[in-house]
Amino acid sequence: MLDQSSRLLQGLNPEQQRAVLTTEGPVLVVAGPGSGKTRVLTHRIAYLIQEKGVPPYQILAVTFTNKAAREMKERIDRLVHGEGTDGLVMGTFHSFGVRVLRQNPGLVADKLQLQPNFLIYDTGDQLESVKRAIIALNQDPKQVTPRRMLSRISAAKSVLMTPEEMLGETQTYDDEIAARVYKEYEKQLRGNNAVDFDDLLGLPIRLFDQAPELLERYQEQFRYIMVDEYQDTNRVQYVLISALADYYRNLFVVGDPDQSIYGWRQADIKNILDFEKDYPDLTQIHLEINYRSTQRIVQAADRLIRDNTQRIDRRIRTENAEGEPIALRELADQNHEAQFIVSEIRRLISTGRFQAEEIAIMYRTTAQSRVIEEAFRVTNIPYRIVGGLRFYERKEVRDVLAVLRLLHNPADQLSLERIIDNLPIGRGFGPKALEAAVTWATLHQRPTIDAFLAMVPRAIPSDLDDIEPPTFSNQGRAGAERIGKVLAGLREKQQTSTLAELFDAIVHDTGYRQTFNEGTEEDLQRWANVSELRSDLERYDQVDPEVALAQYLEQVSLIADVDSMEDDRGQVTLITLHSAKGLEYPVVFIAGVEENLLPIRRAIDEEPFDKTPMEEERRLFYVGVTRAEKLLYLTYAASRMSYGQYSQGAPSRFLQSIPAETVKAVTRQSSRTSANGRLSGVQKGRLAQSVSTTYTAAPSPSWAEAAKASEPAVKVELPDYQAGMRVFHAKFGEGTITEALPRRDDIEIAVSFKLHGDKRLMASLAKLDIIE
DNA sequence: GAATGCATGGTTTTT
DNA sequence: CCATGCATTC
Repeated sequence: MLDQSSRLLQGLNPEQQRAVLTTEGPVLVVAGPGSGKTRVLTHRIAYLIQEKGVPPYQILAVTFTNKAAREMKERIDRLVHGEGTDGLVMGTFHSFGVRVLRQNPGLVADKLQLQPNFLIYDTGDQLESVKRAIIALNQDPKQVTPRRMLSRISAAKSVLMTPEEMLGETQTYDDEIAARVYKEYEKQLRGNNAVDFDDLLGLPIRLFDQAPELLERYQEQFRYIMVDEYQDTNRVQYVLISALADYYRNLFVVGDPDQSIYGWRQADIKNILDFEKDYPDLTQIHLEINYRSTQRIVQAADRLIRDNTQRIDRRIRTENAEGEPIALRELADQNHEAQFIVSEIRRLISTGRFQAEEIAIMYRTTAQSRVIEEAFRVTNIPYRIVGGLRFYERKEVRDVLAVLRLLHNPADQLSLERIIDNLPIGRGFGPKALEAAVTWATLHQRPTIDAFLAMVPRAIPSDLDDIEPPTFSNQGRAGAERIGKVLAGLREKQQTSTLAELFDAIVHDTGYRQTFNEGTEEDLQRWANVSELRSDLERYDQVDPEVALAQYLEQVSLIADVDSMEDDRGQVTLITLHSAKGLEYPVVFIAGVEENLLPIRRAIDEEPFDKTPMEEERRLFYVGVTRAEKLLYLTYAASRMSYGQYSQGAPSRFLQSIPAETVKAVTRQSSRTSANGRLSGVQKGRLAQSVSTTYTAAPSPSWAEAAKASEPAVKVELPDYQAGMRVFHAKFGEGTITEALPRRDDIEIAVSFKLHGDKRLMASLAKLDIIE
């Protein structure tokens, strides 16, 4: 029954072929790491186009990053050679959401009250807006922190919950504050003609609700829909995609529950289970053969992940060579760790065995990259850092962007205030004067920018002519006139110049350029960053001036770090474990495989109440391990500087899962003296001498010791929990028990919480009250 | 209204 | 340790 003749099936195993050929109906592919899922996706799309004659515009493929989309498109182009992939819709959920909103400006204005020039607020803008919302509600941003509120708002949005619905479900005072902040935040966003990341998914759904004929149009267009990294989709994404697929039902999703690492962003593995429920007629395909890594790496990864309890029992295997043992290395502190990694890399490169671009260093927190970078700096090995302080989040870049954004969307008060606060033209124009401007704007129902524009003579008549300009104090008026004049000038320039010329005018007329004249190293770097913006903008000179700015700003909002990762030859990659998802390297170093780092401290703290975060940490480590093709190094430090203080570290509990026969461990035996197997305190300054190492064949017994220490010590009398009972948890609120498993001295309980989803808890620690 | 100095607390991870 | 935010001072 299989069409074996197709060139597109060559080199694929039977299961992969089945995934390519099952073009009709719902398909769920569970694909282990390195099992060739990208291959399947690209071949499948090529097959649809070439063999089945499907026009590319009828295909929608959603990927996790724009980079993945770009690469996949290139591969498909090569596969269909010349046939053309024009019209193929490929990108992230967010870019698809924007696309829908941008393609229907009339409906968006009519149904969502959003003007076509709306901006996409990034995390920084969001935090600022949330902070303002908190202040507007007379709350103290120090107690009600913007960060926490934003994450609650985002969580609500990712299950399509409106502020009103949230207000209706409040259980605590804090819930109520959160709901009210959410409402005020939304008001601000709409007032500034702006949307946030979550809106890019939620608003299209609301639009489809209010304009069903629009949804029908998309449903008819997208005859084949594919979703990659399905395990990391959240509720809104699922709703969006299943709405689109509802007509043809040709929905093909690929994912690996074991690689779900975005739970904190509301990604929900339940989407996989729901998929089976919503499409009972689905075809399920399992890809379990790993083509990427050596046997030792695959074996270690398999054992590692099997210690998670919240998972479907699966196994990954490989027919690859056994390979070299995984190198496990204990170092005295983070500097030694970095030194070791860098000198090991130097060795790998100088022996000619590997090229720099075949090597990656991965870590849990971005902060870890700094020490490693320092170690690289004194070598001549080229490196690049993915993530960390993002380019577009640098203050000097945002300052200039604020002007561009304001010019594009005059309603954006946030950018206007940013300009006044940070650029020289705003000097002398303080809170008092701003208040006068805002009051005037509110009174006349105009954007605040008009308060400034009203202060300067106009060449062409405008509706501002009929309005009395705002009144300021003497100093305020001087400031307002200055600001108004510059902004009016830039607006004119915007009509007649290229973006690069507009950039020049901005940095000159606002006086921003002059602020970099100190000549310090730092100033030079900051100005270099600003200048990089200019070369960015130059690339838009060919674009239709009408839309160039809009396109540019959108690109800035949706770009991710990995997206701008160029395939530069000859550089070692430094990357977070999260960003490394989907990538692969011949040589991988994972640094900081320690308690409190991997797993992160927070997951350890939460573990007694909720094992979910800990299991996600383990998956994250699993993702890292499975990025490696040939060589894998795991390092940890006996002592690590954090918050300006050295503290003792312990090897990660996850290392206990890794079978001894796959590992060659190098421990600092000389520093392990205490009886309980913990690392002895190593004094600062004497570290260098203590690195004398001993080779041992097996992991140190200290790990087993450490594990024992985490057993609960106190015996507690427990209520008789049964499935079906309604319970209350201090943090998660109300829920229903779905499962109660007797454990030694305890009961493991699965609860489906109304607001926080499914959790597995230990009864002795969770303090669940039964609701009668 | 701006510059300086002190206190505070924060690091998970990102479209 | 660092960055940020606030208070004090001019």
